[in-house]
Amino acid sequence: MKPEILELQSFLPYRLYRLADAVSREFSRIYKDRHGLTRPEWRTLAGLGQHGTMTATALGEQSAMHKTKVSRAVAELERRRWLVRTPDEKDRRVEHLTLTKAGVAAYREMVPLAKAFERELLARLSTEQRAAVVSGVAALEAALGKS
Amino acid sequence: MKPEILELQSFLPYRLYRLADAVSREFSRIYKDRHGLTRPEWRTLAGLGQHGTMTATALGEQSAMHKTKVSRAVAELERRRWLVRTPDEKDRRVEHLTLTKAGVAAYREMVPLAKAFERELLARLSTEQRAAVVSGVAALEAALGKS
DNA sequence: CCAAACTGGTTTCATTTGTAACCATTGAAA
DNA sequence: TTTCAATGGTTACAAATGAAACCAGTTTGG
Repeated sequence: MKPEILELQSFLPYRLYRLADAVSREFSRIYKDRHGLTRPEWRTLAGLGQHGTMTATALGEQSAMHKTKVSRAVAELERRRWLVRTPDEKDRRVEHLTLTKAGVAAYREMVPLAKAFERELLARLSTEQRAAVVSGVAALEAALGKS
Repeated sequence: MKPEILELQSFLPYRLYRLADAVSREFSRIYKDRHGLTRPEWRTLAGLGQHGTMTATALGEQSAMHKTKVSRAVAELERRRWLVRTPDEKDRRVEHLTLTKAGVAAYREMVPLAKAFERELLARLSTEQRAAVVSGVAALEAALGKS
């Protein structure tokens, strides 16, 4: 019987992780260098920038973060005065989070950088490759969603 | 002037990370539940299982881990007596790492589980989707490699 | 030779993370 | 109502991580 071997280089979970890690690491330089943000903080900023006001729970769902990450990221952005909390009228457990002027300014500054990053990444690919990436990612998302 | 907005859901770095995180998290249950391994430990096991003897540096390159991660993973696997170190004859800084019987046994046990996991993941996709995933991942790897 | 500069690998320290316990509030059930 | 389960969010603690300092050993250049 032949001893079964696993080619790590071809193993999808490994490749995917490695890829995401590399991309994410490179992208993180943008928000880390510029503002010293962590990834959860960046995502919080992005979520609020995109949606306006949100609750912490909604933020967690929207950006796939555990509630403790959200909690800490929100605390930090609040400390920076990039967002404010307003208690919900009906349910006093809930807080609505909104970016301040400074928060919006930071968001507005980040968006073009983020878009440029993505554009440059995709620019390294041919049209067919880009199509493969997009549909491959979508397919996996769908497959995982209904797992 | 329209305020630029970034759709996090469509932003490639985010999607990629989210995807890899989900897959990796699910897969980690296999080695975590079964043997209480961390990801670096699993990768070390996988690397040595695949290549036989390796140095720590080689392991780091092969499996994309920082040297401190490798160092700690190796220390733990050594503690479990899953691997042994043999000093290099010529260069006394270098150690060659090899799985013990117990290490190999664990590796042999994990390989089919890993393969099954990957197979089942891909089985949720259509043939075209699978092709897109494979070529998309490869394209991104190539694009990042030559960056 | 001998002092730098370099490399393989480990350790230290500060930061980040995950899990679980927790507090306050709300909703549902008795 | 009173009680009990559930929910929004925070906190405490342990484990995982990354950066930089570190300790051999090795190589290179003078």
